[in-house]
Amino acid sequence: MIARRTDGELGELDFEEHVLELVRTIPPGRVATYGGVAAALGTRRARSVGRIMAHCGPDVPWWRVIRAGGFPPRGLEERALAHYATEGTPLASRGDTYRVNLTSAHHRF
DNA sequence: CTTGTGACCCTAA
DNA sequence: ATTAGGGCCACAA
Repeated sequence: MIARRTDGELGELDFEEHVLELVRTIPPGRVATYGGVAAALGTRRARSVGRIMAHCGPDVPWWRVIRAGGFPPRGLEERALAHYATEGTPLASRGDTYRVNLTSAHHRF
């Protein structure tokens, strides 16, 4: 059971727990968006999800959480790409950049 | 206390 | 395609 505040909102620690739990349910080869994870938890806290991904442990598949347009997190394009390659995540390459094909790879919670 | 900063999102020009 | 402006909010300075 996860504790809640008296005001009904999730405490920061619980929010983080939920985010990590949710992200771990995303199957290989599929992705979710920061906003999508936030929305699945009933909030618009996309930034908070990003912040949590930035500090999460090695047991969390952070590369399966991407930006709304299908782009991987800024600055981690190469590292994410390695994972997409091994997982067979559908990509659309455009010269020096690429994006995940959300139409086919987007995971709905 | 106030500001600036993010692995962000949305809509409207 | 790009910019602008608002939302969102923990955290560091």
